[in-house]
Amino acid sequence: MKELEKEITQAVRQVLQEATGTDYDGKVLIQETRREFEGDLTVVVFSLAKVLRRPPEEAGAWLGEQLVRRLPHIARYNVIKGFLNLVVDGSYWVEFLNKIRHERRYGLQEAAADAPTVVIEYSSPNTNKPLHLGHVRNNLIGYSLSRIMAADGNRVVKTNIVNDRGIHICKSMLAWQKWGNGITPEKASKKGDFLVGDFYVKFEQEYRKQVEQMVAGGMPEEEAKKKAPLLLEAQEMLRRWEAGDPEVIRLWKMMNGWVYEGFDVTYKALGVDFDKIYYESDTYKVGKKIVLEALEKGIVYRREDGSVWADLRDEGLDEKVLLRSDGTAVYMTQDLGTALLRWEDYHFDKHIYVVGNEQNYHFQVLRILMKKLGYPWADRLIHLSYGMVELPEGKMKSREGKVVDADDLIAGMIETAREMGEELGKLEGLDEKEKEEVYRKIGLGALKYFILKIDPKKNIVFDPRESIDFNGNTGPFIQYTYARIRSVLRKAADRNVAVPEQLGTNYLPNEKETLLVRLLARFPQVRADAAAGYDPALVANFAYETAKAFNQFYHDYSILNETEAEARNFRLVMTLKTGEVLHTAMGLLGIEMPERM
RNA sequence: GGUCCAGUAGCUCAGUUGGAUAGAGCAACAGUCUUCUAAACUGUGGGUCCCAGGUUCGAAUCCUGGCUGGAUCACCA
Repeated sequence: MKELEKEITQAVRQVLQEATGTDYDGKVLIQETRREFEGDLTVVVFSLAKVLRRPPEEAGAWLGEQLVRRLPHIARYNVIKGFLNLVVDGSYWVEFLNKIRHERRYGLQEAAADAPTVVIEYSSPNTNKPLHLGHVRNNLIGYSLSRIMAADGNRVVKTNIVNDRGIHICKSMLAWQKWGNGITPEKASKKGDFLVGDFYVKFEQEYRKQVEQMVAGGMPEEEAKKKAPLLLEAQEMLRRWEAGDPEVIRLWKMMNGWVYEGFDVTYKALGVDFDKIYYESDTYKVGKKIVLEALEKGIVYRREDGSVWADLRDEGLDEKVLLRSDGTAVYMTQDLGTALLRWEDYHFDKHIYVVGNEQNYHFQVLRILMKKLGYPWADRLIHLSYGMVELPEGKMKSREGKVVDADDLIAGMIETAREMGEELGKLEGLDEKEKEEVYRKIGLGALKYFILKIDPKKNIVFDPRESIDFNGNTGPFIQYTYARIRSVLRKAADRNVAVPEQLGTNYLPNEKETLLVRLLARFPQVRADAAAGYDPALVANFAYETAKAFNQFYHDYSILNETEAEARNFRLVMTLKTGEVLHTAMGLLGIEMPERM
C-alpha cells in the first residue's frame, strides 16, 4: 500500500512538473477512500489545483486521466468536489496477497545488525504492597510497547526498577516487628505481597491514631504528622538500613523475599517479563556518588542542615533535594544512579520510562538534572506518561485498602470467560486442562484489550461493579474471529483443500474482500506508527477493524463452499493471512489467541 | 497561583502531517442460525466535537482567551 502511495505521489509530481515546467515541492496528500465513495485511494487536489491554476474539480479530473494512463494499477477514477478517488485494479490486491503469502513475519521489521537499542523500564513496583489495577495498566503498556518496538526493528531491553528501599518498606517492616508475632506467608497461608501489604496498612492505621491523639493533646496537625513516634521509628529504621545494620537488613531481605514471590505469581499471570531487573537498593549508591561528585564540582550545593540541593530555577523549575539532611537518598537520587547504570550497561539509543503522569515533573527534572551533570545522552531519556486508573469514587489508595487488586481482577476475568464459555458450550471435545487454557486466554485477552485499546495518555475510570465486556469492540471479539479463521482452515485441511501457494491474477475481489485486503496492506504502517508514537492503542484498533471487516466478509460469502475455484482460492489465502495478521497484531499487545473458542 | 494532560452520542472510546455528510462498541428497539463457529451479522434511533473568537478554499484537529475535570509543584516513592 505504501509502495502504491509512493508510486502515485511520484506520478503526480511528474505530471505537475510537465504541466507547469517547475518542480512541485509541496505535499501530495493521499488517504484511504472513505467507504461511501467508490475507490481505494484518494488524492486531495485542493493544493494541487492551485498549482495547476484550475478549479479543483477540473484539476482532479485531468489528474485522474493522467494517472489512469500512466499507472498500471489504477483502473479508473472519479472526482467529487476536490477529491480524486482512484480505483485500484483488482489484480493489484491479488498480487499483494501473492507477495505476502509466504512472509511468516509479515508486518514486522527485523532488527538489523546495527539496530538501535531501546531500553524500556516498566512495572517499577514498591515492595510494600500487592499490585493493583494501576500497576496492571503500567505492565501491559510497558510489555506491549516492548513488543512493538522490537517489531519495529529495535533491539529491546525490558527492565524493571524495584523500589525495594525507602521509608515505605520500613513502615511494613516496623509494623511486622511490632504486631506480626513472627507470622509468615506459609503460616498465614497468604501470598507474601498481600501479607506485607497488610502490615503497611496496619502501620498507617496506628500512625493515624497517634497523630489524632497528639492533635487532641493540643499539637498542630502538621507538627504531629512529623513527630509521631511511629514515623520517627520508621525513619530511624531507614537510617539503620542504610548503615547496614544486620538485623534490619535480615528483616528487609526476608520481607522483600515474600513480596517477590507474590509479584512473580502476578507477573506470570499477566504474561509479562523482564530482561534485567535493577534494585533501588543497589542504584541509590551510584546516585549518591553522582550527587557527591557534583557537589565537589559545585553543580549542586549543600545547605546548612546538611541536605544537598540542585537549583533548577534557571530552567524554569524549582530547587530539588537530592540528599536528605541525614545523608540518606531520595527517589531522585536513585533514579540518577539507575539511569547511569543503564547507560553503562547498554549505551542505549532510547530509554523509555513507562511511568504514570503523576510523575511528569519528576522526569522533567531528571532529564534536566542529568544534562546539568554532564551526561549528553540525557536527551535519550523519554517519559511515556500514561493516565491514572481511577475508581468512580476517585483515586485508588493502597493505604486505605481502596484498590482493585490485580490477582482478583485476573481471576475474575478468567471466571467470567469460563462461565460464558460453558454456557455457549463450544469447547466440547476438549479436556478440562485445554478448556482452562482457552478460558485463561480469553479472560486475559478481555482485560488486556480493555486497557490497551485506550490511548495511554487518557485517564481510565474503572467501575468494579460493571464487568468488562466480552462482546463488541473487545479482545474476545478479535480472538473469536481468529478462532473462526482457524476453524475454517482446519476444515479445509480435513477436506484436503490446500491453501494455494500462488494465485492467478484473473480474479476480481469484491468490495468486502478489497476492504479486508486493504486493511492487511495497512498493517506495516500501523506498526510503524504505533512505535513512533509509543501507542499500543493504534494496534488494538487496527486489529478490531480487521476482525470486523473479516466477519462482515465471512457473513456474506462462503470460503470452502464457494464453487468457483478462483474465488475460493483467493478467499483461502486472504483468510489465512488475516488470521496471521490478527495473531501478530494481538501478539504486539501481549494477547494470546486460542485456536478455538 | 505556576506547569502538564484531558474534555467528541446516555456510557466507554476511535478520529496522527488541517480535508468529503464526525465513526465504532455498549445500552434500547427490530431482524438473521437445516449452511465454513450467532462471543457473529444487518437495521433504527441517538451529536452545541466544552464555550467564544481567530487563521484557512476547508477546523473535532492549528492559534488566542475562557470554562470543567485530573495530576503536579514533598527531606514519600
